[in-house]
Amino acid sequence: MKRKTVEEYLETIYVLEKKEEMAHTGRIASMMDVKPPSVTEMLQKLHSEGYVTYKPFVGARLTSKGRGRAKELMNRHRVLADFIELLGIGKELAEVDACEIEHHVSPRTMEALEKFIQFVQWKEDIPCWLDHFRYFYETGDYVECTPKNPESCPVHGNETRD
Amino acid sequence: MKRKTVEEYLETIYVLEKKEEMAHTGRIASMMDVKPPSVTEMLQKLHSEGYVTYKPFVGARLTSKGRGRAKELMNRHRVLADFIELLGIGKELAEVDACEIEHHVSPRTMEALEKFIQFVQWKEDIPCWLDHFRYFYETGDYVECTPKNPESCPVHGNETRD
DNA sequence: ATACTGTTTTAGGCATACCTAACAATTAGG
DNA sequence: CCTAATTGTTAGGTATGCCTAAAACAGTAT
Repeated sequence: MKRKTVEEYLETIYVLEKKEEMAHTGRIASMMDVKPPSVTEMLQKLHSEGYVTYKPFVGARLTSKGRGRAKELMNRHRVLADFIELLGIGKELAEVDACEIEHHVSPRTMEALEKFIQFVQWKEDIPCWLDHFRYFYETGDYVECTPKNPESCPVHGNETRD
Repeated sequence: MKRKTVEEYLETIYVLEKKEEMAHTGRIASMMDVKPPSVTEMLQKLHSEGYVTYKPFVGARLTSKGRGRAKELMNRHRVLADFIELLGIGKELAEVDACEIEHHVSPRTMEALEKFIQFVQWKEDIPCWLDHFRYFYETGDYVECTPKNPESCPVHGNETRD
């Protein structure tokens, strides 16, 4: 398996804390597919850095500093996963992929991505061109759907959308 | 600074080899902003794994295996950097960002991204909606540019494009 | 040929995240 | 209350990539 970062631990703790009041070593370990000793070690580290309060044999909770950081990270994750889904990738893989890259994308690019998603979702329905992209992705065919021939568009047919 | 991966070394060697016939320790080190001993160590590793031929005090060259891998990686890099630029991020940051994430994106997502770029570049000119996205990115305003009111579009004005 | 200069490698260490095995605390049953 | 099962922690070790300082080599100049 792959190496986890401090950030991924924070996110996991965040999620767990919501469901179960406190994040326990074993739960973190199984969620992250890591052995308990690794978790203990990380918890000690996060504690010493002020991200969580940690009581041995009891569990950990995020401090406000830790919670803030975790929320930031969750947001990045959301934006990336949504974007990847938009490209036509299934939810599962989109989530995994978001996880892999979320800690590496620069803030400026994240911003642009977020705006892009907002832009795509501007119209209540999915924009015409995104349908065309998906059609292209599936079939490999570029098709026109301009003002001149809206009804002959193989993607949109007679819907006369847009 | 940040930790480099085996892959980044391969890419650097690939680039260097094109320009200078052979990749020398010092050149790799300065390009990657790493000290020479780290390079020597990595070169030994890459050699033992069959990615490069390495002669101490002389330099390294990619084997065909190494070259293949490097090309794959360069392609990923290209796709990602192009896409990020498409979002309106400057070339420099786009390159850096691509570098950071290229080793973490799944093949399926890479594929989708590649298709997306092809799709965007389908029309000789940048598509209308991408202009609209950039306008939105800059100003925060969503504007319509439908068949009904093409000439009143603040983005495209009277160009009557698309 | 020899000593000087610059590059490269070796030696010895650090940081980070991970693991297994052995030990300690907690909780649940009897 | 006290053992037994469960859960968690410590100890000791691995794998990667990075560094500094010191030794080894290659090329050049006298």
